[in-house]
Amino acid sequence: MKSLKTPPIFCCPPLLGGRVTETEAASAAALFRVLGEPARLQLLSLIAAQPSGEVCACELVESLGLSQPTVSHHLKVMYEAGLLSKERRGTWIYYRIVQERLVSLRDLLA
Amino acid sequence: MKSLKTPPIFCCPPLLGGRVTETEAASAAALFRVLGEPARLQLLSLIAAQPSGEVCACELVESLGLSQPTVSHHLKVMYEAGLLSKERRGTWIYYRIVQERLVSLRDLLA
DNA sequence: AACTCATATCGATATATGTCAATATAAAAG
DNA sequence: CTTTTATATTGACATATATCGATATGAGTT
Repeated sequence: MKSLKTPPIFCCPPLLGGRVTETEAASAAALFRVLGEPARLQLLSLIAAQPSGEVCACELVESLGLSQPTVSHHLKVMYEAGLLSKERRGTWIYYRIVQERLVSLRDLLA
Repeated sequence: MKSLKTPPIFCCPPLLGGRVTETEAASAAALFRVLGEPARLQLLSLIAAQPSGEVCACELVESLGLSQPTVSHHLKVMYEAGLLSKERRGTWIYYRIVQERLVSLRDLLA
C-alpha cells in the first residue's frame, strides 16, 4: 500500500536564467500540468479556504459538480505531485495543501 | 491578420485564499497548461538565456530536436497565452518573454 | 516575374487524460 | 459477520493536443 504521508519534495531548478535540461523541463512541466486543470484549481482553492487548512474528501465531492471517482482521481494526481498531503482519521481522509511545494513552484518562475 | 504586438495582459485573481469561480479556475488552468509542456519550458529557457532577451524563431528550431511546424505551434500557443511577444524584422521573427505575465502567474500561487 | 529563406497553417495520427458507472477496498458500528 | 459509509480502483469512452509531412504565406533578392 501507498503511504498516507506526504511524498518527498524534490525541488526544482530555476526555469529562466540558463538553459534547462530535458529532464528538468519534463519534471517542471509535469507539475504545471497538474495545475492545468480547472477542477484541480477549484479543489485547491476549496482546501485553502478552510480555516483549519484541511478538508475531508467527502466535502470536496459535495462542493464540486463532479462525481466521487473524478474528485478522487484529481486528489490522487495532486497528492502524487506533492501538492497535497492526506491523513486518515477514522473513515475520513483529510487533505491539506503542501505549502512548500507551491513555494518551490513559484520559485520556478522567478 | 493577427497583430504582431503583445496581447493584452488580463490578470489573475489569487488562487488560494478564497474560493475561486469556475471562470477564474478555467483561465488560470489554461495558463498553467501552457507551461505544462516540456518543449515549451525549454523554449522559454532558451529565450531567457539570451543576453539580448530575444531569439529568432529559426534559432529555436535548430536548438530543439523538434520540427519547424511543432516549434511554430508551441510559440503560437505561448504567444496567445500572453507569455511571449514577437516582432518581425525582415524575414525573421524575434520572440521575447513577457515578464509581467510570468509575474502575474507567480502571484497566482501566493 | 521567379527564386530563396523564414514562418505559419493544414490534415492526419497517436497519445494522454478527464469523466463516469460499476466495483472494490477500508473502517467503523451494530 | 453483516451493514453502512467513505474512499479508491477499474474499464470504457470522449476529447484534447503534441507531433509530423506537406503545403501555404510572407519578405527579401535578383
